[in-house]
This record gives sequence, structure tokens and C-alpha cells, in this order.
Amino acid sequence: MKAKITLKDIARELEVSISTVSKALKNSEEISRDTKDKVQAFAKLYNYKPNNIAISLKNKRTKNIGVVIPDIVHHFFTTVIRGIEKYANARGYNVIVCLSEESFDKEVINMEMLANGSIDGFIMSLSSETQEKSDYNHLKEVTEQGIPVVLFDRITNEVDCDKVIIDDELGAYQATNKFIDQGKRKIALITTDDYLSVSKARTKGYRKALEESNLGIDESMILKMPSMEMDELAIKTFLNEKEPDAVLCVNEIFAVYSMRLVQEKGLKIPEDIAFIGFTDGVLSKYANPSLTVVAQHGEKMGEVSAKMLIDKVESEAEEETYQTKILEPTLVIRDSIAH
Amino acid sequence: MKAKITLKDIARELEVSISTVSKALKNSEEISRDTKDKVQAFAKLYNYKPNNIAISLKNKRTKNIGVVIPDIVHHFFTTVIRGIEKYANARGYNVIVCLSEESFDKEVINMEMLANGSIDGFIMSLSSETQEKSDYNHLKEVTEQGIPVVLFDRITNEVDCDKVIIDDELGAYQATNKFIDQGKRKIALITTDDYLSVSKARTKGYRKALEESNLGIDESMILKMPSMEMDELAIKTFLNEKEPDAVLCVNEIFAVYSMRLVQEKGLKIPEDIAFIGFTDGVLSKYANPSLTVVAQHGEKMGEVSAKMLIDKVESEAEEETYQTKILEPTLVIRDSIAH
DNA sequence: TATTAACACGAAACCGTTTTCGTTATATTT
DNA sequence: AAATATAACGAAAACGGTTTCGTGTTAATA
Repeated sequence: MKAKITLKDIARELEVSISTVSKALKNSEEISRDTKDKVQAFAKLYNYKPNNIAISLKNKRTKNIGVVIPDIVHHFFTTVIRGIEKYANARGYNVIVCLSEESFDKEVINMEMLANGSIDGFIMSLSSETQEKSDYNHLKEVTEQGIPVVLFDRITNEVDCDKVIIDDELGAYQATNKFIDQGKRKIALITTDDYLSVSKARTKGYRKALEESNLGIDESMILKMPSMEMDELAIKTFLNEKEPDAVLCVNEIFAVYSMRLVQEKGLKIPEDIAFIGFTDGVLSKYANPSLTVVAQHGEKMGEVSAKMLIDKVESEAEEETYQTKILEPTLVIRDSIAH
Repeated sequence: MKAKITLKDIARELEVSISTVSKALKNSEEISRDTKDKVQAFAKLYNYKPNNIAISLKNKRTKNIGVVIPDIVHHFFTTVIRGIEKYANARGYNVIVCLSEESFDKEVINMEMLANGSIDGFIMSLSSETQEKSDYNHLKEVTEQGIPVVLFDRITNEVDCDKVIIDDELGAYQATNKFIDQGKRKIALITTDDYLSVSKARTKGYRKALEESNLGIDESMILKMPSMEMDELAIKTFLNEKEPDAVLCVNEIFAVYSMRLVQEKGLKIPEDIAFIGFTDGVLSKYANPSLTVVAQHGEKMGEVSAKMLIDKVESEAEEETYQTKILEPTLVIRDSIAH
């Protein structure tokens, strides 16, 4: 086992000072060609690599970014991470992932852990519990310490920081209009409680489209689930009672499960009943029939978030200006609607 | 913006030395009750938290573990990460995730970046390119430096380190036997090239079951895809030509896609043709019909890997003994086979 | 020849902790 | 009263780098 070599080791071996070694390795003008050659050759031979921790301590920059998300076993978040990771890596940053598991306490603990020097900034999406409680003190504390934060997807207006979202309202609006254009009359919405910022926006878009049409809104055609968890019975009862001819779902699981239910009843998709979901994951692509979805472009979102964060981290200026980037959703047409 | 407070700040304010502050905060016996109270109160008031980086430098322990995996937009890896994250977090560790994207070079670069002090150990699953090249020098270098490594799922025997796998051979063997017991005669296998350790093991289990039966092996019933990527045409041609009455697939996407193909041809699942896949993801659960799979227990795998790694990191002893944990797969019975 | 500039390098501070090893009072023992 | 023990604290080294500011030597200039 050969341990890592340090500047001190090189200095001792070559009988020069540590500062000389450091400068020589940085090709400083101060050091003679001879000495530089000697030091660099030695360093290469013994595969010297500076210790990241020591550099972090000195520079007060870790080149790490903290990502705090509710869940990782979820296609959307997973694509966002990929986007963050790719972009961050290209700029020399590493990504520390922490899961809040939809818990407020875990979110707080994770942030506190990372905020003590481990990272240069946060990229996060709020846990449902946090959105439910509307308690954002942990975020405020962090920003007050001067640590940049970028919020994505599940955001709040109560914290001053950069934000990245997709236009969920527009996505739902377009999807609903698609149904209307295709002559659907009984358009249902399966969503979750409004405290989730995304569900709220999507419901708004759905309402807007219906209001603008001559159909109007039938409140009973909206099923609000208490959480993101599947409640199979609730969906079954709802579909049986309401008999919609089109269903917009705020995620793909609700949609795919619903599709199976109506197929078992002998209904034809999309003739008798059409479906559109949110999140363009594997499920939508390989469902039978394949599911039309409002794509959220998670990877793009991750990239944009990472860029915003790193730009802020590396900008010397202490601007107090924050921006909110709104990405356009796109409708990915598949076999669950007519086309 | 109130910046973080340091020991030095407290010392200056209270007119004591830094050492006294440090000891007081650790409730050292050396320090008088009075001083301790004063220091602790002050620290609490200003919300003092020690700087992780400084502690890491001092202790030569970062409390970070590096996870290097080929892909994150993949249900199995995602569950493994969750398992790692949960366990590691409970023991006070953070998880740095790096994606190799199946590329040898990225795997090497990521490891080198992290190996310079950023992490206490690695948990990783090899990229397909690495397994194809059989070049493990980057792993050997890291272990030689005394950094513990745990390999999971996609492993190699050429590196001395701890390993965690599921018994892929057994899983495939049991699945194939299930088909045989149910009277299936033309049992196909859709897999990938053998350089992927898992595919190799699964193929072995499939062969073993067939050899032990009176069916024997028909090499033409094995479709080897060059990579994990879907080749829709290859699968279509294969199924049309071979007309199997049972298909074992090394992942769920191959299986779900195949199911759709045969359904379009009017075949009944599972009566005419039955399917079993690997990886118990959302796709399997919500497919129509739902897919019977060999569950890989990714989360458990993550937990076990994290435990092995952290135990090694925290053990003072420099044992050179490595173990390989083999987890049992389980067959999750769903509607794609008779039951 | 005295002065100055350029060169090549080292000492030391610093980042924020921890920890060992003094050191100074005061209290206790003989 | 002298010796010793104890309590309470501080100085300084260490972790592994970077960087500022000397400093000594030689070469160029006046």
C-alpha cells in the first residue's frame, strides 16, 4: 500500500522548501527552469495529486454541490440529477445527493449537514411535507449565510433565490385543449392535493382550458388524492362513477393504472376514453397503449439549474438579483389519444 | 448576510484561547464549569457549527462516500442508491454520486477526482466499457492507496475488494425452471453480450435449467443483443422466427416490449406465451399484463454495500480479507405467467 | 567601486480544527 | 515552609495546501 504523496514529501526528497515545490508545480516564473523540471518530473513519477480537502480549506470552495430531493426512485428526479451531474462534472464539480424522502425533518438535517462547509451551493426540490407546512426557515438561513440556492420544480415564492420550473399550467392547459379539440366532453383530472406546487399549477391550467371552452368546470370531475401514493380504490371508484371520456393525470402512474382499469371494463383507448399524463418516463413509453404525456424535460432542468448555481457560486459580485427560469413543456403524442 | 462563525471568532469575543473554546465545546474536563457555560452559551447564540472541511483535513476522514455507477436513469441503480443513501446517512455519511455513463474514461476520471481526498471509500458498479476492456488498473490503484472499495452487481474477480451481488445464475435458473414446470417447451432467452457479468451469469442459469431438464439447449433460442440498448427490430424478427412459448429477458424493457409485440400478433399471455424479466421496477408492476420478474432487491444491495464499506472505513485494522456477499433473488409472480 | 535590479528561493501566515504539552496559579500534603 | 498535586488554561504543532513577503546571491548599472 503506497500512500498518497504530499508537497512536504517532495520537498524533503528534493531538499527544497514546500513553497518552492508548490510554485514549481504551478509553473511559477519565480522558479528556475532546472528546479521546475526536477520537481515536475518527481511529482509525475510519484503521481502527485494535490489534496482536495486542503485546497477546499484554503480556497473556501469545495467544488461540490448539494442536491436535496424528495425521492430518487422517480423518473423525473432521476433525469434532473443526470442533467445536474453532467453539467456540473463538465465544470469540475461533484454532486452530493441527499434524499429528504418527502420529510421536512430530513430535509432540514441534510441541509444543515451540508451547509457547514461541505458544499458551495444547493440545488433542491421541496419535500411535500415542507410544502404542506410552508416552513422555509432552513432555506432562509442558508441563503442568509451567503450560500446560493437554486430551487427547481417544487418551489416556493417565500424564499429569495434562483428558480427553475416548467410551465406546468401551460402543459395542463395544452393537454386539456387537446382533449377539447378532439371532441371530448367529459374531461376528468386526477391530481394530488394543492399544497404541491406542481399539482396546483396543473389544476389551474386544466381549469383555464375548460373555462375558456364552452364546457365549463364540473368540480366532481376532479379527483384529488391526498398524496403522490397510489390509491387504487379511489381511482377505480372515481372512474366507474364519473365515466369520463378523457382523463388528465398529474403523473404517469395514475394514468397507466387508470388505463388498465378501463381496459378491463372493455373500453377502447383512445376511442372511448383518452389519456394524457405528466412525466415522460419509461412507463409512458412502454405502456400499452403508449401514453401521451406532457414532457417535463428533467435533464434540461437539471442542466439549467446547475448552470445557474455554478454561475452564481463563481461570480464574485454579491448581486442580490434572482431569476426564475420557466421551461416550456412539450406534448409527446402517443397512442393513448387519437392522432 | 451573516457569515459562519469560527472558533477564532468565539475566542476573540470571549477573550480566551482557541484551544479553550474547542475544549469547552467538547465539554472537556480541563475547562472550568464557568468557562464552559460561557462558551457554550455564546456558541449556541451564534449558532456555531464546526467546519466540516477543517475537520476532514485534521481527521483525514471526510465522511463522504463516492458512488460510481453507469447510469442513474435506471430503476435498479436508483434503488441501490436509495439503499446506500439511507444507510450511509444514518451513520453520518454523505453520498457523492458520479455517473460513468457506461464509459471507461469517465469512470477513470471520476474515480481520480474523488480519490484525492474527497471520499473515504468507493461503492461502484462497473461500466460496460470497463467490463468489455477488462481494464481495472484504476480500481487497483485506488485499493493500493488504501481506499476501500465495494463492487456491486457488475463486478470483476480481478480486483481484490469486497463485493455484493445477487445470485443471478440462481434467479435465471429458477425462472427457467418455472417455465419448464408449467409445461413450456420452447423457452427463449433475450440477453446482452457476455462481457456484462450479470448477463453472463443469467445465461448460465438459463442453460443449467435446460440442461437438467429433458429439453436441452437450442442455441438459436438465445438472442444476444450487443448492448443494453433496445433493438426493436432484432427482437421482432427473433420472436417471429422462433415462436417461443416462454421468454426470459435480462431486463424489464426487453420483456415489456416483447409482450406488446406478441399481443399485437394476437397471442395470449400467458397461455400462448409467458414472460419473465429481471429487475422489479415500475414497468413490471404497471405493464399489461403485469410482468413476473426476478427481483434484484437493489435497496438491500445498497444497504449491504454501504455497511460493508463503512465498516471497513471505520475499522482501524488493516485486514486484507475481502468478502463477497451473495444476495438471494426472489421471483415476483405476476400475470405474465400462469399461476 | 558602490548601487541597484533581477533572480531564485525560503519563512511564515493562513484556512479552521484538534490535541499534546507546557505553564501558571492555587490548594494540599508533609 | 518547602514540596507536590491539581485545576484551568494557552502555545504551538499538525492536517496539506497557497501566497505574500522577505532575503541572499549574482549580474547589470552608474
